[in-house]
Amino acid sequence: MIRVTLLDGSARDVEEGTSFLEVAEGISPRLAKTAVCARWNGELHDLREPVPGDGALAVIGPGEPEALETLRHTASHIMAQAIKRQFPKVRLGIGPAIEEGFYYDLDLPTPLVEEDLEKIATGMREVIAADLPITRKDLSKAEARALFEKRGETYKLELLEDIEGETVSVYEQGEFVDLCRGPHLRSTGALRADAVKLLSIAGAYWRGDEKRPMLQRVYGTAWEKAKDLEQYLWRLEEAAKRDHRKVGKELDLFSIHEEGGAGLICWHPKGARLRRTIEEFWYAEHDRRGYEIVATPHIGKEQLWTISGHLGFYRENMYSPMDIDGVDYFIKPMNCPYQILIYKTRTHSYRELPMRMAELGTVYRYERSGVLHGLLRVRGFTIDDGHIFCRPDQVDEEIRSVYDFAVGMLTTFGFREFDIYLATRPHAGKAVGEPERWEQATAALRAALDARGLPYKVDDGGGAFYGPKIDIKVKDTLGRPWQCSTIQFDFNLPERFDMTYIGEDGAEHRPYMVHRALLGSLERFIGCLIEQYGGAFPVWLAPVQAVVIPIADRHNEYAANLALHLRDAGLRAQVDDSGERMNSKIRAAQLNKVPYMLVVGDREAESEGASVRLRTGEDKGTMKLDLFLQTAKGIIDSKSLEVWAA
RNA sequence: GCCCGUGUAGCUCAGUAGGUAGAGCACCCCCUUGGUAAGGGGGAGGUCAUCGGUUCGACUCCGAUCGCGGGCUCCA
Repeated sequence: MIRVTLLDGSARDVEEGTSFLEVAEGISPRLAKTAVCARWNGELHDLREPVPGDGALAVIGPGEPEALETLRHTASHIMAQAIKRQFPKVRLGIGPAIEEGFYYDLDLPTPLVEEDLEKIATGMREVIAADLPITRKDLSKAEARALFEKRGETYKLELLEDIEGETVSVYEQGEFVDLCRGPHLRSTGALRADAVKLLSIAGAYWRGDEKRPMLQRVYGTAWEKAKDLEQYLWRLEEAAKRDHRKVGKELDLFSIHEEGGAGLICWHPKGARLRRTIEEFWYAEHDRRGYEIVATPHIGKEQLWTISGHLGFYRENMYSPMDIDGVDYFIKPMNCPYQILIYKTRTHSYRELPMRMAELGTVYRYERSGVLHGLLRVRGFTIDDGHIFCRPDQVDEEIRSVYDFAVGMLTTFGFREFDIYLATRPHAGKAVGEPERWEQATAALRAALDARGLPYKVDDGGGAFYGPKIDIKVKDTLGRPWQCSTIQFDFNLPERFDMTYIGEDGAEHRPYMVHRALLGSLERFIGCLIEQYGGAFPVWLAPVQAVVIPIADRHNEYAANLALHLRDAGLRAQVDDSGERMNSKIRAAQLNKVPYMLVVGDREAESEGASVRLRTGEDKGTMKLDLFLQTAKGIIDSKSLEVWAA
C-alpha cells in the first residue's frame, strides 16, 4: 500500500500501481473530471502516471498556473501534429510551454510564411475537433530510439541521448507521437479551439547554439477560455501603443539615424530635458549619500585595457583601435579602469574608506546588429556607474546601502515590479579570487537581500568571473524584463591594478571593490520609463509641465507673462501662440501628454488667473495663479505620480 | 552575426499586369479671434533606402548593401 497525503492534511492508502487520476476519483468524481494534472511532492505529473510512492498530492484543476502550463504544452503538441500533417517532411525540435504561450522548433526544408499560420491553425482545429485521446507510454531508451529512428526524428534522437535513466515517456495522440515528460491534457478536445492563436514565426538555433542548424520556431498562445485569449491580445495591443520607439517619435524625444549609425541615440530637446531631470536628481542623491562625482575620458591607450584585462576578456565587445601617434587607443566599453586610476593617484588610509566614486560615464560597446532595440539595447550608452572601494569589514554595510539606494531610486521613478537575482560563483573553476572571499562577498549580498525581505532568485553560477552580483530587473509592458541595477563584486581589478590602502597595522592591504549601476544606463532606463508611463510621465519628469493656451491673439501677451512667471517659479512652461483655435491647442497639448494646460482668455486676464485643465481630462476651473503654483509645486517637489493633489 | 519579414513626402499609410506617384496629419500663406481633444481655403514638399543587374523602359522583377521589425545568442 502507498500512503497519499492530500491538501487538507488527510491521508489515504491506495494500492501500488494506482494512478493519480484514480486517487482523484476516490476523492471526488467531480475533481477527477476537471483535473488537469497532479503535483506530487512539488513536481508536476501526468494524471495517468501511477503514484510512485508515499507522498503529498495536489490535484491541479483549471485556473491554476500549472494547469495553464499543461494546456499550453498540449497546444504545442497539437500544433506539431497539424504541421506534420501538412508538411510530412518536418523534423521536430522541442516544443515547450512558455510564460504566455508555447512554441515548437521545426526543421523544414522551406520557410514558413504568414499564410501558413492560418493553415496550421485550421489543422489544429481539426485535431481538436477529433478529440483524440492523449496517451502516455513509458518506453525503454532502446524502444524509443527505434521509434524515432523509424520516424526520421533526428533531433528527438539527440534529445533522447541526453536524458538520464533508462526509461523515457512518449505521448501519443492519433498518428502523432512525441518524446515528452508531460504532463498533458487527457484528449485534444480538452483544449478550446477558440482560446488558441498562432502568433509568429521566427528563427531559432537548435538548442540555442549558433553553431547548430537554424530551425523555424512557431510561437502561439493558448488559454483556458476564449475570453482569456481576448484579454491577452488586448494586452499585446496596449503594450504596442506604449512601445518606447513609437512614443519616442510621437513625443519628439529621440531619434536614431541611418547615416549616424545603428544603436546610436540623438536626444531631441524634450528627450534631453527628461534626461537632464533624471541626471540632476541622480547627482543630488549621490551627493547626499557621500559619493564623489568624477569624470573620465572616452578613449584610452591599449596599455590601460591590457592592465584591466579588457583586451583579454572583453575584446569582442570593443571597437577597433584608432592610431594616435603610433599608439593604439580604444573607445571605452567601461568606466572602471579610469576610476581606479583616480583612486591610485595617491595612497589611501583605512580611515578614508569606504570611498564611493561615481560618474555618468558614456561607453561604447559592439553589439551584434540583430540585437539592437530602440533605447533598450544600443551601442553607445551612459552608465550611472559607481565604484565603491572599501575594507572587508565595511562590505556588509556598503552592500546594504547600495541595495537600498537602488530600490529607492527605482521606486521613486514609479517602478514597483522587480525581478531580483543573486548570481553566485561560476562553476568549472572559471572564477578569480579565493573561495573564502567569494563566500564572504556572496554572504554580504545575500544578507542585504534577506534583510530587506524582497523575494529574489538565486542564479547559481551566474556571477561574473570576477565576482558575485545582485541584478535588479524591471519589467516593461510586454512583460520583458530589462536589467537596470546591478551590484557586482570585483576580485579581479584591484589585483590587476595593484590597488592598496594602508591599514591600521601600517601595512598595505587590498581594498574590496564593488561596481554598481542603479539605473543601468540612461538610455535603457528612459526606454523603460517611456513604456511604464506610455509617455505620460510623472509631472516632475515631464519635459514640458505646463502649456499656456491663449484663447485669442489678444491674450498672447498675458499668456507670455504667465509662462514667464511659471518658469520663474521653476516650472517648465511654454505658450502655445500658434494661430490655431483653443480646442486645437488643447488637443495638441493633450497628445503631447503635458500634465497642465492653462487656458487664458478675457476672464483670466482680468482676474490674474488661469483655467486649469489636467491631462487626465479633468477641468479644475479658473483659479489664481498662486494656488495653481502651490499645488503644482507640491506635486513636483514630492515627485508624486499623481497630477493633482486631492 | 544567423533565420524570416520589411523600407513610397517630416509623420501615418494608399498605389502601379513594369510606362518616373497619391491621401490625411505636420509645414508655409490667406480668411477666421474662437471658452476645454482637430474652423475654412490655398500652397510647397518625394531621383518611391542605397548600389548593381534584367528590360526599349524599373518605384514595381532579381541580387547585394544599409536600416528597421519579430526571434535565436549576448548584455547596461
